[in-house]
Amino acid sequence: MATIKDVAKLAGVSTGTVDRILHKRGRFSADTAERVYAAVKELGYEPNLLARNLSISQTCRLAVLIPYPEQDSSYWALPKAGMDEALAALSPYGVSLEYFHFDRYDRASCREAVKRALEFECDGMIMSPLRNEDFSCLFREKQVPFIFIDTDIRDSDRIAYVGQDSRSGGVLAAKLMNLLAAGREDHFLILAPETENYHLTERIAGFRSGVDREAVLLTTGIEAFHDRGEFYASLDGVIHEGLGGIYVVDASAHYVADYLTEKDLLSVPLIGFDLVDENRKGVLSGAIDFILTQQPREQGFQAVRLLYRCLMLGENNPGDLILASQIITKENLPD
Amino acid sequence: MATIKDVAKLAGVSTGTVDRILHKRGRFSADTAERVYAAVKELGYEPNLLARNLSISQTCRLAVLIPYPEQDSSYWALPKAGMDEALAALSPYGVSLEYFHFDRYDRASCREAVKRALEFECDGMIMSPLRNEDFSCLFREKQVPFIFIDTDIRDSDRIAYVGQDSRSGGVLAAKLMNLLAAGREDHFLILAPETENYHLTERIAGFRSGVDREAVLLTTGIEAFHDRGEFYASLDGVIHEGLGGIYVVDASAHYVADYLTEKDLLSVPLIGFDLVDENRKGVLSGAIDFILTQQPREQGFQAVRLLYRCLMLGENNPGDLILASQIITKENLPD
DNA sequence: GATTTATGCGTGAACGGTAACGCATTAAGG
DNA sequence: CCTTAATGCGTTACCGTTCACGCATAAATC
Repeated sequence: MATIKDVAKLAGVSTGTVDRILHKRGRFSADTAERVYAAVKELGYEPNLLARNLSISQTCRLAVLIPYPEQDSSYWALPKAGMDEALAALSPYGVSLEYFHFDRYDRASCREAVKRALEFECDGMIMSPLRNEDFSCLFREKQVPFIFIDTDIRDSDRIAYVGQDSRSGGVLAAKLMNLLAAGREDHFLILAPETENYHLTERIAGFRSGVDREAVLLTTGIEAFHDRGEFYASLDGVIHEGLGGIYVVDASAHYVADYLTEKDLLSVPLIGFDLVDENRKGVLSGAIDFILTQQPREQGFQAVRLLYRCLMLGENNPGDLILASQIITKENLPD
Repeated sequence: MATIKDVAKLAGVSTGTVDRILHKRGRFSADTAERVYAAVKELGYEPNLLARNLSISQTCRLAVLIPYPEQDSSYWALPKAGMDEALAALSPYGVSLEYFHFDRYDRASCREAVKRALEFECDGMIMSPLRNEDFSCLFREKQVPFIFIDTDIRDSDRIAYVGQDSRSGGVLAAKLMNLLAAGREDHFLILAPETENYHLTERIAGFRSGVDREAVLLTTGIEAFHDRGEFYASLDGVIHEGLGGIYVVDASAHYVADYLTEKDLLSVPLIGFDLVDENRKGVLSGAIDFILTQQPREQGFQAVRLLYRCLMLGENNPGDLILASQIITKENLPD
């Protein structure tokens, strides 16, 4: 491996000059630059990243702006786990993460988190811009590279988006539902929370495009009720033994699983999203037939790696990363 | 972050002494050692890996011993791709891979590859010990740490195994097959190559334990025939319109997919393993309903990472890594 | 008591790259 | 012609660890 000294010797200059030329800083003449570039090319010189990072004592402070891990049935613990895993791998190389959590359903909390993130000095940022209106100031004012995770905003100058293909998730759910419901007569039921959300809309649209029968939408998530009993009551009218199947577009399939268990309706097919702990139990018990995941853990993992590569290794056009849907069922439930 | 200098200062010695004590080399007294350990503990000192690796110019040469990428319908290209990806991430830190490929169905080729690997100087080794008898000499003689991928041998002193849970893969296939065959009358057909193999046996056993009807085993892979026509002829007797479904336990489902396409039998359910290119085409065309994968790419990726962590970062009991089965179908086919 | 051997520890030069600093040389300005 | 500024480049001190070398001091030997 050629070092900067080899380049310097071949170009007939000192290492300092090579360094300045390669970083286009300070002063140098055009023809020495040319000699240096020629030497770099001839020797195939690649800077040693160990030495570089050691020398500049570069630390890569990343700010992460996502909801509280407990929110959405602890969904947000999953990308966080992935980020922590990536951190473990990269911390020897000076990467550190600082989390700024917020309550995604509370405007004040969002603004507060954004405010703190704005004040935090960092080299890069990973966030879920769940509320465009609250976050946009951040990625306009803050002069650091950032990438979006889970939710995208196209017309921002994010350097990348790591997320899911929610429509194909819906189509996949439809395929599985068709299979599960073979021999069942009645229509399908789609359960969705009231909150407007791109992914949920897409999951519904995808499902509708793929099913072999009518699908009735009920937009009342459990959050709309004070207690579980009230929620159960609302289901009484729409869920019955002959139903083709139930499709829950967010992470709250486990509530429905509990309902089906209590009412002895386990034969009704149930498909949900996101492998949070409660859903895992539902899958194990057999109340949930399939859980689709969009690899949130992997999203977190890749987001950190991507940003690290851009900041520390100088990669510049990473491209978006759309992770495929995964099918989880009792037989392939990971530990 | 505390450095070795801080430790030295607090312990009242020089950095050289700290270094010798922490590495238990050279000469030092018991009580200075104690002071140094106390200082390390108090400051929470962790050696800077950048500096360490730079200083010792450590390179981590890994030897990889797997079949030719093209074998088994190009199955082996998948773990290789994962390893190459991990390499890309780790090459800045001095990791290099050297592949030793062999023809897994040819004894001479195996021995030849093992011989070359034995001669190769490396710091660690990743291999698929597909033929215990040919490989055992290697992991007895060679004095480097090694990990097994894809296939395990328990009573070897491998530092880890990265692989699949093939039985649960079979059980999962059974579940999907039951769903696909709802409403179909006839029995299932299991297609397996003649070669004896732990994973294949397990996949069959798992499938048998999960299906809701009889499953007939036909042990003649396409390798047993001179040409495709001959293979097709052998299928003519056993595949027919009313068949419950076909389960191919290795990567050659695409051959069956071609057969079903040609004979206009696309309604017969077909499940296979491994997302090799040809199977991908079969899924896209609709001839293959489900492909199960055991994440071979991920296996390769993780194997390299694991070995790197053990060798360079001094992790010592990594534990085995059993990757879950994944379900691939037309709707979630990754790009 | 002088000489040898053993023991504990400090020193300093790497590893490869970075970046502040400052010395020559040349060009511009009076 | 002298001063001043601008330009190009070399020097040097790091970053945190490793490790060979060698200097003290103490212990063992005669």
